[in-house]
Amino acid sequence: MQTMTDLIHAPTPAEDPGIQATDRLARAGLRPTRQRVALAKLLFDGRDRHVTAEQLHGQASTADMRVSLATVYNTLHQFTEAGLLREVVVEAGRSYFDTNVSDHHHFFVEGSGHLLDIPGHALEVSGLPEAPAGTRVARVDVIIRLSAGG
Amino acid sequence: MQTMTDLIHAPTPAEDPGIQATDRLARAGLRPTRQRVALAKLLFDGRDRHVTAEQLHGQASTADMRVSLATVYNTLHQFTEAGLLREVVVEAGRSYFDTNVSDHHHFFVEGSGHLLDIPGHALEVSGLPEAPAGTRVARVDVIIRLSAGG
DNA sequence: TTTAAATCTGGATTCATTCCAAATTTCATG
DNA sequence: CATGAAATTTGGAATGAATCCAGATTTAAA
Repeated sequence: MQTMTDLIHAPTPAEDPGIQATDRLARAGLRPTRQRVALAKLLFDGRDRHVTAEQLHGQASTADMRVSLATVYNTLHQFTEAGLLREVVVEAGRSYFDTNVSDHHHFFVEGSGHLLDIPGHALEVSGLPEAPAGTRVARVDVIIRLSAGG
Repeated sequence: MQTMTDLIHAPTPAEDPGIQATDRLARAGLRPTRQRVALAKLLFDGRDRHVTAEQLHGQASTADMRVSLATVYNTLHQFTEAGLLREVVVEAGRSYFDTNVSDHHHFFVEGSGHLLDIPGHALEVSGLPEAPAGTRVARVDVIIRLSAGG
């Protein structure tokens, strides 16, 4: 149970974003290693993010967090398995990881390679066919491909 | 001009499916080279096919058609640009090419890597959001991801 | 502490795809 | 049917994302 003392002394996210990250890992059953905490802090900053492994590795380097590329890959996959991230495939040869794991779809800007969440729940798919025998629907992805030029 | 003699001697599609293939290439403005005709015959056999470059190259080899892998890649891209094929991306690191270029969507069986056209036009997407400023919708892809197990 | 298990790491490796420059083929023209 | 310029094909090298690996380090339970 949460006590008044907890409320007073518990650092707020603004004071120590590491708390959120560590907590998130704990709930997902992942050991809070230095690398995982660092990457979680970068990823779960409140915004909805869509990153590739290379991009995240670059951001970590810039922020002076020493993490190998192999670990970035491992971590992204572990986070995905734990339900903390969602993998989005829109381009051959490149995987994006989305910090928004709620039910939603995407815009993909061809050329720039930008991926955007489609806001709201207006978009709906109707008339879904039955899954072929021996299979079940794991997920329905809608990708609206955009090209430059109004 | 076509003469009676031509008509008598011209092989029908059943006799020589190369005719269809050559014709298709001509309409797309592509020179009917030996390799392109061979690949077109394999691809446009009446069925809806979903092939990777490696698969098509393998099929060509089996059929004793000598075509390099580089040419298979070139050809698949040229056919796609010409509107004869449609590229479908569902897995990072692998591109499928679909001989069905009409407006339709896909089932993707994770694990087996099988891609299936969704039959009919029952499936519809409603509530499409506006394209962000400076962009236009190039295509809307719906992918129903399936996993084994009813 | 101690220690087994989990994790991290650099570097090698894999795999799909693209690039390249030389060789071949196509096809319009003579 | 010859000729030549342009298009195409090709094997092999190069690229780039992602994975694998075995040794070094870190974690956390006892």
